Amino acid sequence: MSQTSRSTPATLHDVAREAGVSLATASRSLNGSTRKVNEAYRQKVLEAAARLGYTPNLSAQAVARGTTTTVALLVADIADPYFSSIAAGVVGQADSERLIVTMAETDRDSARELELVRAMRGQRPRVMILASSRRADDPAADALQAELTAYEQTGGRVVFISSTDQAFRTVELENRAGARALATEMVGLGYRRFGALMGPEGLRTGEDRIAGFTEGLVAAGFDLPADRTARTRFTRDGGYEGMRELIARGIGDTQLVFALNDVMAMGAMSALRDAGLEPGLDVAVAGFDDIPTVRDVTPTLTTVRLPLEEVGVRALRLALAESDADSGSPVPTEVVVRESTPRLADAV
Amino acid sequence: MSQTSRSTPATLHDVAREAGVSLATASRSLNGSTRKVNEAYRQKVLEAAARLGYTPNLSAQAVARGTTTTVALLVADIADPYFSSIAAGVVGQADSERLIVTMAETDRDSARELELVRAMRGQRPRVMILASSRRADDPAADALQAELTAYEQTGGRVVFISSTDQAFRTVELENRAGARALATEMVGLGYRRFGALMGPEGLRTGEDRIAGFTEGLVAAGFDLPADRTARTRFTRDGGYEGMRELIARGIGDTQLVFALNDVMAMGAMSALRDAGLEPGLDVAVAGFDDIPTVRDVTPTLTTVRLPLEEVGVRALRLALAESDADSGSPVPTEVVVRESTPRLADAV
DNA sequence: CTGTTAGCGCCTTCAG
DNA sequence: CTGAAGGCGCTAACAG
Repeated sequence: MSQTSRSTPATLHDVAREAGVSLATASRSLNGSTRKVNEAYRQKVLEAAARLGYTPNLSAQAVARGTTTTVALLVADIADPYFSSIAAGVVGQADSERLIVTMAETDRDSARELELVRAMRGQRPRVMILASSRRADDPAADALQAELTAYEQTGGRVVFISSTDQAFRTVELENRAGARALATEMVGLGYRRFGALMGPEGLRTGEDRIAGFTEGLVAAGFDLPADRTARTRFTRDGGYEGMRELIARGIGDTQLVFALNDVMAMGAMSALRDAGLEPGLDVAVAGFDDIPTVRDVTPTLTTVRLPLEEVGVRALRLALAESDADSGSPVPTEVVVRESTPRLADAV
Repeated sequence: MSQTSRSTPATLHDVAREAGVSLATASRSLNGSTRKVNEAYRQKVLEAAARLGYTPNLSAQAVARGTTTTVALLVADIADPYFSSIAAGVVGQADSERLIVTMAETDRDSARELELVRAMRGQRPRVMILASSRRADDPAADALQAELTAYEQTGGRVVFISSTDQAFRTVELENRAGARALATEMVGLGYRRFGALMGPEGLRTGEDRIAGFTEGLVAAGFDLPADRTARTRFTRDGGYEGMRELIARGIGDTQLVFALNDVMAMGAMSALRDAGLEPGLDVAVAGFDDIPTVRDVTPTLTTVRLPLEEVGVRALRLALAESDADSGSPVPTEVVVRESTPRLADAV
């Protein structure tokens, strides 16, 4: 608003002049790592800098040093609690490592993701974290792989979240094992006839979870009939529509519907209710992720807990770690049984 | 993972050599705005760049051009749907303006916010968007103001979200008017005895909403008695605890509790339920923001709708606009009545 | 310990 | 239209 005349930010040069020392001394006092500078000079420089409101130009530092302090984060959908929680973890950890994070959104479009990776490469980030969705049949996969390999060869570090079988460091999420455990637990509660809300074909995370869930059922002697499943988007509305579809097709005697993530499960519960069915009572519902809000819906949602923020923290740590092997223990996963899947004697 | 020898990213110099042209020509072909370069040369350069996997070094460009393509975004809490929705808007808009966004989290701590602003200044961002919380009695306010003014004087543009009375561009949210309208509407539904979950003392957004709500009640001849209110944090758990406190103090014949945001309202509803009370039936609840999940809780939550993503979009647009006056129309706000506040005859 | 001097990678006048 | 050269803000040898 203020219409004061516009100037340029103070440069190190200005500070040096103001303090009556050389550029080098100013640089050393302000940003030099091993301080070997007369305390008196140092003070003068610090004061001059304060007086001038000097802030080192990070771009210039990056050019001169040949290295940045940036971490690039790619997510599918920022507003989705799954990704925003991971992002919170990354940003928090970055902060304590004095790193800056830049963020972009892929919308689960792998062509777009590839573009973004290329673009972000321009920032010469120290680290690139890909929390976007992997897919099995990705046509852009090779190009992405090439791009990322080139990036790593120039000193960058890439970390994937959730996906496997990539030639890069990965924070593995136990999508499959978690879903299998969930299935086992549900069978234990007395459920026998299952349905599921699946994601778009080929999207890894979703396929893994469904596969794990199926595995668990099969191990117990049950199955997941195709006519009790529906494919939709990964979103709340996807879940809503998917459930509507199941209902429209005749949900029949399905006892429990597994939605491959909590947001979908929540949409699904609303769809049930809107159709006059009581989630948990008429049809049980289970999700995956354990996002914060699932404790506040009615009935509270049974799900598989994933420590999302910690996943973000780990991703950055893993990226910064010296050795590849340092993936550490797998991210702990835990089935959390809540009201949406009562013991079968109680309901359903 | 790959143990290939590590090299450096291709530079413009490399591209020029590979293409057999001068640095200048390469620069002009690749990034020059007004392209006045022989098409044949241009092709050669483009090919060379592709062959080398060249990506312009943004830091170097920034230093040379004296301007970046960065927008810095400060939020209080990334994982909170309110902020993540705004962030999604900012990131989306930034993307279509070919800008990069860097993000940091203040935790609603104004000292921290000041630090972050200083730090972000080092990036020389074109724009700085502050969606963090303002407070009335902020001891760091002057310092922040000074820092931001200095930033604007060196060509930066700052935009606040939600707060007023700042000497900077602002995307005004009608916190007060929205809450007032909500109060009026609630009175219209037959409610007479109100309580509220307030935020930490001094936090602008919260105070404005409570003030507006009170205003609306008073205008209708009612009030918000202090003993029916509790102060807590802005979070879901804050809402839960606040409601617990109200209940512990004896919620008495309170008919409706206004929580100053949806996350708190959702926590509050859970607290009611955990205490054996039925939200909407025993005690009505209303929130503010209209975050996505409020449609999926039971009862669905009455609230004041704020187009959060659009707020983010507007913030960036406003920052980029030539003229100050271009704040455009105020962000539309709208009371959305849902099941958590049934017409009084129906319940309560 | 301090100052001088090359760069870092890129852009942009300025002559040709 | 092209190339040579200087400069952006900063760092990092290198001498002193």
